[in-house]
Amino acid sequence: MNRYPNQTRILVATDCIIFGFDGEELKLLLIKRHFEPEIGKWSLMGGFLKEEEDLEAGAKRILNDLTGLSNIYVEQLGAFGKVDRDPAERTLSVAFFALINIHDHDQEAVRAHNAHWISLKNKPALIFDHDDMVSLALEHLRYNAALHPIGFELLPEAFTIPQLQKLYEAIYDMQLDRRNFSRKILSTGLLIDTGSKNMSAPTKKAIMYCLDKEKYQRKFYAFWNFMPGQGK
Amino acid sequence: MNRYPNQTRILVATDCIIFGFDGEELKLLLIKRHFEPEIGKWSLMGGFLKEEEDLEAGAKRILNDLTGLSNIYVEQLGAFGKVDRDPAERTLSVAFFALINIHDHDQEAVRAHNAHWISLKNKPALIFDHDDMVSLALEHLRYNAALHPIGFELLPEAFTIPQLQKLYEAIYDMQLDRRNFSRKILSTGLLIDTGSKNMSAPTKKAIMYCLDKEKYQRKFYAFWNFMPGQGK
DNA sequence: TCAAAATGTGTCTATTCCACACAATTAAAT
DNA sequence: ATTTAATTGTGTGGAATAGACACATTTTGA
Repeated sequence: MNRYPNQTRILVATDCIIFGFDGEELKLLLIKRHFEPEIGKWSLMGGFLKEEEDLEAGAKRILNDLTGLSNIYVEQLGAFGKVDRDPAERTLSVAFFALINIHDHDQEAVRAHNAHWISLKNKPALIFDHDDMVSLALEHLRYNAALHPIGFELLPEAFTIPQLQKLYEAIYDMQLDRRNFSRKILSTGLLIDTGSKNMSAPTKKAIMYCLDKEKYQRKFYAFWNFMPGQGK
Repeated sequence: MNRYPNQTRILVATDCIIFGFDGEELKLLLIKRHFEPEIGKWSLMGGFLKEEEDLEAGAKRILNDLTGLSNIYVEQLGAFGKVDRDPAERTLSVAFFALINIHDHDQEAVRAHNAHWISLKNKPALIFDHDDMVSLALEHLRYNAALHPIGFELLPEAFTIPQLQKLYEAIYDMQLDRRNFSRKILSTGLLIDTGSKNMSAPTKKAIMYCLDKEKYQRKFYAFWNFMPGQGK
């Protein structure tokens, strides 16, 4: 029952752009390849899609292989389909964008894959079109972190406002006014005071908050001000 | 030189979600299939990717086939890769989002493909996962039309503010205050007065504007107000 | 007990949002 | 010619928000 006999079939892979945040800098989880092809060079974590595997399932399998985590925040970034993007054989790659808490993964699995957390500012050149994928992912992160709760996926469940501010400053590579940032964030009503404080701080202990995810979903379009009565 | 001997190769297709605007309603260009499989049912325009064809080039070829147009606004929407999305054989489809001026296409080519402009509100059920593609495309349109110049792709080069307002009202399915809309649009500085007026109107002739595309690019992030000093 | 570092909250001004009103233009009807 | 109906362009004022900036509080260590 092959209705499409004369068409070309090609390899389909997925590659994952994995962001983390160490409290100071935005980092990428990259592989120093100790296998062919392109052995010795840096690349994103990736793999081929299996015969009976959905696309998203393939991405989650690859992320689980590398990090040991199964509840990672993943979004599809898009398909990369240039004819010669892989010199060995035509391969269409669907890139996935993942955000993880950098302190919360299987270090042993990461070592086994020869993977390393590399600061975005020190990113080496990557194989194939992986540099393009990273550029697009960063753009996507900057574009969406201001509008949607995705930035919070890079932080622990509970966090302080100064930590959140440092994350935003890292994502957008710019300094923010502490007082205006705090007021603006709190005025959204999206943060819930957990009642505890950040005891690991050397000076004044900051209040720890968590995200009101349900409320964030309801406010999905609140940013957009062409339509009256939609905000806040 | 086949380095990936044991991997599955699958069919790759592209499907196009084509929006148009007739001055009143948002419409989709859909195919009533007069070919197998799923003959007689409605679907998006699509086709298989050729052996030596880039992904975006495949989408543009398919769009050109249907409309005769070659300078269409096209964006990749994403890959759809569920195992059983095509019951005949596994096919990964990359969906493309296209906006065209509804009065500006090759009517003969459209007829030859048995394609029809259907109002979004009367959209029939489509084959495979094409309904999901349309839903995602509409969400994408609503999400982006407020932030980027893509809405203008649905209008003629020159347009009036009331026409633009009707477009926004159709996209978001809501009524807008004429005076606030006009002031807000003009305050962006993105519209250029062409000097002429809409002579086909029955009453007062509205001023015709065109979009300052270069300025829009510079203001790409102007919508976003978490970072100070970025707006306007 | 004081200094240093970090956090929480407040104030003022300029700008923007938005509900709402009025004047001007055009063609058709009288 | 005048009126009428439909449509377009512009204005106003109060409420909310953005953004520059100041001060008080908490905590540790000298």
